[in-house]
Formats: sequence, C-alpha cells, structure tokens
Amino acid sequence: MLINELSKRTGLSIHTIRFYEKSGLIAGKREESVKTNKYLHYDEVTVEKLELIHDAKLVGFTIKEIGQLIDAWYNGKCTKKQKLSILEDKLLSLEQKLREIKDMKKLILQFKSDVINDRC
Amino acid sequence: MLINELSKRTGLSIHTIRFYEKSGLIAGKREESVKTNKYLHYDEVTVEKLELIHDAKLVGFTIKEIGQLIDAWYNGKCTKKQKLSILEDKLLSLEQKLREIKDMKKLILQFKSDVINDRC
DNA sequence: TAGAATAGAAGAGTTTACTCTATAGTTGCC
DNA sequence: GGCAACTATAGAGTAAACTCTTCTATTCTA
Repeated sequence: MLINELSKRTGLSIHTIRFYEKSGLIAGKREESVKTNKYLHYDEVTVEKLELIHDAKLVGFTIKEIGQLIDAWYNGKCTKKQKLSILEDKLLSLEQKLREIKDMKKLILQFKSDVINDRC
Repeated sequence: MLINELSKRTGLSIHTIRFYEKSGLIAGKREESVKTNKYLHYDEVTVEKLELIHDAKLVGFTIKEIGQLIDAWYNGKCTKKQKLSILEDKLLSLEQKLREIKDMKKLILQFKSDVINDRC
C-alpha cells in the first residue's frame, strides 16, 4: 500500500509517518520495476510496527527506545543475546513506571480522602 | 531558605526551580523588612511541592496538569467540588496509564519468549 | 574593603517529537 | 489533454520543558 492508505489504516498523519521513516523506525520499499516514480510501498508488518510505536509512545518510551525495540524484534540487526538484553531493559523500566504510577495513585487517593474529610 | 539551599534540598537546579516559579507551580516570598534586596525565601511546603512536581513528572503529567494538582491541594483556589473533580480526573488518567503499561509489559514478555524459543 | 559567591531578571538556545509549507514530479480520470 | 489528487524532498515552524548566558545588584568572607 502507499502512504495514504497506511495513514488511513493507522490513523497517523502522513507527516508523522514520514517522520518515523526518517527516524529509522519504518521503511517503505520502492518497486524495482517502476522507473517513473519514487513511490514507497508499505506492507502489513509496517502497520504492526506503527501500532507498536503508538502504544510504546503512550507508555513514555522515546523514539530512540522504540527504535531499539523494533530492532530487537523485527530487524535481524541484533544477536539473540542483544535482543534479550534490550527486552529485559524495557521490562525493568516498565516495572519502574508501574511502581511510580501506583505511588502517585496512593498519594492522590490520600489527597482525595483529605479533601472529603475537610482536612485541608 | 534561599534558592541555593532549596536547590540542594530537592536536587533540582536553580534554573529549573526558577522555571517552575515562573510557571506558577511554586512561589517564594520576599521579606518585607528587608529593603536592600529582592531575595526570595522558600519554606518546607515548597520542598514538598517540588517533590510532588518531580514525582508527577515521572508518571507523565505535564506542568499544566501538575499546576492543577497543586491548586487542588495546596492553594485555596478551588471549591471542594472542584478539588474532587481534578483529583478524580488525575486518578482516571493514572488508571489508564496503568492499563497501557500492563499491556506493553505483556507484549514485551511475548517478544521475549519468542526470542528465547527462536520463533523470530 | 576587595574579591568571591550568591541572587535576580531577561532572554537566547536546546531537545524531542512532531507539524506545516513550499516546490516539483507523477498518476488517475473525464 | 487538462486538472485534481497523490507522492517525494527539503526545510521552516511549533510546543513543552528545560538549560544556559549575560548582566547587574547584593552579601559574605578574609
């Protein structure tokens, strides 16, 4: 599919997709047979990657970190050991985020009960 | 205490503290009796606020959201109803973040087991 | 009382992650 | 064949959250 369809499939703007491509997170392919244009074609794996990018951004991963994740998963760039090390690293940072959010939840629940009981 | 001590107590740079002050999150007080300078003095509550700002940033809240939180909690700016509405709103967004992180954790665990079993 | 350290104000610069604009070539359709 | 719609590339602009620089004034210390 071309970029317009990819944009519609993922809900990401064409600009954003091009930005991710420039950032090395995804890569379209030119059809060798076609000589008249430079149109890039995208496959289903790219749709998957863009969904991963979207979700990973939600949990606070940076473009750089998402790049590592994609390299560890989709691209044959790393050894098994490197892949596991990256994934382990991301798991640890997720655990950390989980703890931070739980702590903040406790704090806000405390705030809330104080407000309810007119303690502030 | 003056800004230098506040910086040391919180681990935040003087620049960052001044940025938060300009953003309306904290406010030092000038001593009325002193006419020769414009030095701002900070109290223990400011230390608490800066710790809250630090923690709230970790869970992804923006300066604006943290401002709301501080208003709801420390400043007498809101009614009880408004305070509860802000706190409820923040709790909901924390629940959402919690779900997103748990989902991402599952995904990465799946990646990991696939790598371990040479399924990619 | 000189000099070093600290405080404040104003504004420029940086990074991240887009978002938009301008330009130019290509394709699809009546 | 003409023109709207689509594609690519390059680069400018934006917003958030700092971070740094410059300048001036004040205070502390030997």
